[in-house]
Amino acid sequence: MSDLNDQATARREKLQKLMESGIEPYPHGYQITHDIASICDSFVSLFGTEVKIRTAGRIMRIARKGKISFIDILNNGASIQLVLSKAHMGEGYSLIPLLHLGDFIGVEAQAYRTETGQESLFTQSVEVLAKALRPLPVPKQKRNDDGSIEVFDPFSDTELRYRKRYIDILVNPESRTRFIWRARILTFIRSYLESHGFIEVQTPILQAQYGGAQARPFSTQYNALDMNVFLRISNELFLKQCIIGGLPRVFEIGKDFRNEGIDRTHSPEFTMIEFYQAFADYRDMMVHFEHIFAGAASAIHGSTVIDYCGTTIDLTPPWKRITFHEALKEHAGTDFDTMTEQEVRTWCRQEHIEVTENDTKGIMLLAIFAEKVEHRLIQPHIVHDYPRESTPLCKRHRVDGDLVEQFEPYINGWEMGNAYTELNDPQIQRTLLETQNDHGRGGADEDYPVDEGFLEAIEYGMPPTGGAGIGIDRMVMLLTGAQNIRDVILFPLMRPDNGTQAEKTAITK
RNA sequence: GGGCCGUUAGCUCAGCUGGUAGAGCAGCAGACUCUUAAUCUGCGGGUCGGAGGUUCGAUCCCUCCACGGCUCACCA
Repeated sequence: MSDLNDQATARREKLQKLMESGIEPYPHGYQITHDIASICDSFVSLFGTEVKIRTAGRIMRIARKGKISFIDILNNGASIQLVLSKAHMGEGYSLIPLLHLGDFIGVEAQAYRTETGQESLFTQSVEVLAKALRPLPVPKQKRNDDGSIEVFDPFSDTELRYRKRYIDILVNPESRTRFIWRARILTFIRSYLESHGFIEVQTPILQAQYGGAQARPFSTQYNALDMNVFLRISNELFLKQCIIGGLPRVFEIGKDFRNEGIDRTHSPEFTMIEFYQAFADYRDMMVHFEHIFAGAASAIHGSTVIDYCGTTIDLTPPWKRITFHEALKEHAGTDFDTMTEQEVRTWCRQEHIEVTENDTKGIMLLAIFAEKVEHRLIQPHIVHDYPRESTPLCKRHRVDGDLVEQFEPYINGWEMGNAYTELNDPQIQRTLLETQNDHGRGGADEDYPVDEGFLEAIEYGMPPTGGAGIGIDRMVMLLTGAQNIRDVILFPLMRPDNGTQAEKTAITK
C-alpha cells in the first residue's frame, strides 16, 4: 500500500467505505432494459412516459452541484447524462461522493430533459457495478462556435496509447472507431469471398519449414517433439495444397510473422488474407482485388472515394492497369526494354541504386521499381507482368517468357498485396525453388529450404489457379486514415517497460 | 543498425544562460437544486526515465544505459 499514489489510495479508501456501508462493490451482474445507445436513439419516444429504464455504463464525468449532480455514463461508445437529485434519491444520494471517474454503475431512471434541454436520465437509484482503483485519463471536448471540436487534456502519448490500448480505445473515439472499422472491413471481405464460393480454412502457424515468401522467420523450440519450429511467413504453400485437395476456392485470414525491422508500414506480426481460386488466372484476381477494396471502403465510408490524410483516393473499379515495364518507363523516365544488362547496371550506378555484378537485369529492374516508382503510385494501380526473377511461385507469362504473370496493386505508394497466376508445373516449380535455395536470394546468409512436401503435393496435380494476398493492416491504414501500422494493431509488440513484470520475465540472460 | 528528437505529479504540459520544481484536469476536505472543458474556497501529491561524471550546488551541462517517436538503411 505504501507505494500507492494519492489517486489509488483515495479509491481504496472509498471502496472501503462502500463495503462498510454494506455495498458489494463488484456484484455479479445487472439486468438492463436498455443500453445507452438505444436510449439515445429512442429518446423522443421514451421522454414523457413512465417507462422505467435500467441501464449501465462507466462514469466519464461527475459534476456535483450540492443537492443535485450530473454524471455522464458511457457504454459501447454511447454516453448519456444522469441527473441525480437528493430530493428524489434520499439516502441513495450519499453514494455519489464515493464514486470516481471510471467506476461502472447501473441505474434505474426515466427519460428526462434538463432545463437547458439536454436529454438525460432522471435517476431513482444507483448501484455500483465495479469500482475502479486507478484514475482514468479523461479528455474533455469543447464544441466551439464555429463547430470545431477542441480537446483538452488529451490522452495522446504514443507509447502509452500502445501499451495501454484499453485506455486509448476507451477515451479516444477516433481510435475506437478505427478498430470497429477494422472489424467491418474483415466482415466485408469474408462475406465477399463467401458469396463468391470461397471457404475459409485455417492452416498451421507453427511449421517445421517455412516458405511462400522471401522473409526471415521467427523460430522457436518445441519441447515435446524436440524440434525447431518456425512461425509461418506466408500461407501460400498450404493453401495451394487445399486447391490440390479439391477445395477449389479457399481463403485464410490470419497472422504471418516476419523477423524483420519495424517501421511505419511493417510490423513483425501482421494480418494477411490469401485466397486461391482454381481455374482462374491473375486477371480474375485483379477483379477481386478491386472489388474487395471498393466494397470495404463502401462498407465503412459509404463511398468508394476516400480521403487518406488529405489525399483523395478513388478506389472505384476498374483501377488503372499498367505493366511493370510501362510503369518503369513512365516513372523512371527510361525505356529499359532495349537496354542490355550492363547498360542497366551502369544506369543504376548513376542513380545510386545499389546493384552487384551478379544481379540480373530483372533483379535490377525490381530495384529500380522500388526506388523510383512505388512511392509515385498514389491512385490505385495494378502493376502487372513482373520480371521472372521476382518470384519462384508464379507462372511464366503466356506471351513473354522473361516475365511472370504477377501483379501487385499499389495505392498511396504502398504495395497492398500480391497475386499470381500460380505456377502448377511441378518440374518447373522444383527447379525454381531449388535454384532459389542455391542462390539464397538475399545474396547473404539467408536460407530458403525447399519444401519437399509442397513439391510432392503439386506432383499429384494442381489445377490452373489464381492466387492473391492482401496485407490487411495496410488496407485498414488506408481506409481509416492511420499513419502508422501500429495504429491499426490493437496491442502492438513493445519492448518491456522498465520495472514491469514483463521485463522480469522477458529477460532471459 | 545509423541520424535527429523526446522522457518532469494519475493525464496533458510549463520550468529563462545550473541555485534541489509549477499549472490545469484528476484526487482529498468543505460549499452550491439544472450543470456541461476546467463552479467556488482550502489542501495534499514528484527518488524531474536510470546510473555515473563536472560543479560549492544538476530537471538544466557531459558520458553511458533503458524506453519511445520520426527518419534512413535492411526488409514485401
